[in-house]
Amino acid sequence: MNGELRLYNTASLQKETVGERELGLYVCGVTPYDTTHLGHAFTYTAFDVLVRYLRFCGRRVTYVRNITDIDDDVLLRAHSTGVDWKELGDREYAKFAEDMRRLNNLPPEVEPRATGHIPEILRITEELVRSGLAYEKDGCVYFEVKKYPQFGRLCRLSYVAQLDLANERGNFPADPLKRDPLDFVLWQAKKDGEPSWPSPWGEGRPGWHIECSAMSMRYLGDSFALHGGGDDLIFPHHDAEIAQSENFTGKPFVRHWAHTGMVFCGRHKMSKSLGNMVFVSELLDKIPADALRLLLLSHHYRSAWNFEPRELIAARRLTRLLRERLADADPEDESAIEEHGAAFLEATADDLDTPRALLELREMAEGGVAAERRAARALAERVLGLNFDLK
RNA sequence: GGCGGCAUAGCCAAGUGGCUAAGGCGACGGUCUGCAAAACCGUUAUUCCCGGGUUCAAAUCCCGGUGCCGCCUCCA
Repeated sequence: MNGELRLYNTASLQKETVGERELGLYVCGVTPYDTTHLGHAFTYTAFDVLVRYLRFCGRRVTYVRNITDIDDDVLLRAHSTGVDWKELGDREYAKFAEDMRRLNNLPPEVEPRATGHIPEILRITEELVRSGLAYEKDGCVYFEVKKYPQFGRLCRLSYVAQLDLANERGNFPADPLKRDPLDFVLWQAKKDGEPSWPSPWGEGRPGWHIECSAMSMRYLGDSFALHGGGDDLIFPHHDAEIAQSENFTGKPFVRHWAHTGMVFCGRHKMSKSLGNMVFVSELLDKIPADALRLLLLSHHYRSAWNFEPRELIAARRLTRLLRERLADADPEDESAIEEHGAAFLEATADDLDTPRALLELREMAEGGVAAERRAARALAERVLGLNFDLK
């Protein structure tokens, strides 16, 4: 299999060929303090298909997806519910992992936790302080945005625009320790009751962004091919990662950025604060995992979409159709794929166009030729991750 | 204000210069059934937000306009 893949790159706003035979993929994972909703499932299923497709094409992919297990959200939730933060994180992560397993998403090679990489985090922070890009104040360390003119190049927001905006909205930082409202924290001093680790600046804990720089470079090297996540992470998270990493190594951090669109419910972005979430575990109790995957994959990974309950009906029907038509088709027939899989694979190779691929799949399944159905079965299992055996 | 995206039937949506504008949901008609549901068959856009332009030919390309949406230190 040739394995051409043209993937949209947020850094260039264009589809670009991903050509590496061996590559690293880092996807920003969850902060484990609440239940997995459909938006998480959409993002991680998209990257799951990306990984499956690349491997199907004979590429070697090292897939890393982190767990940000120390963070304001976790501590806040732990405090308000009276649960130990570590226990909360473990429990919520276990639920997330179970949802992913039921969805038939492959586990990443590495699922690093922020708390397991404090030495790496400190090393980067120290180096940034040493090189003058970060400064310490009262036990906190900040990245100084002004010292890095390229800051914000992924989101294409100019420094001035960001600053104007911040001032306009009276959104100036509550943090008097910052030299600039846009500076972001690398290390924060311990507050009462919070977990902490020793550092050159005293007891404290990592800031938000830094853990992803530390973990991605630890497992994939200073420069790697692909970095992904939801498009709500472009700014500030991914821009901050670039700033930290490139100033630490002096090398380009990531070649290709891939971002998934947001899932809405009732015309609003699905979010914890609005309470309009559709939970993966609840959906999986109602419909087969294959149906939920088909529902998710019927939307292109980059476009935002609104969840409509009636989509469940269509997804279930397609699932039934595929199962009936492909029940006894041999999924290991390579020649059938060669002969009949071209249109499907072409759609997948074109910026992971799963809606189009699904159309091709349906056509193959409905076709009268047995080899076509074998190709459909093989591609559905191996590229789309459908599991015809699950209930 | 900056950046990005989208406008195609009741709804979701494919389409990236040329056969009769995919498909799905819904609706309606039919077959089946004691009735209903399910399943299956059929019908459902002379037209692609508006105005210009390019072309033998545009939903598709160009210019202008209008409308909607997302992000902008909680966020997949």
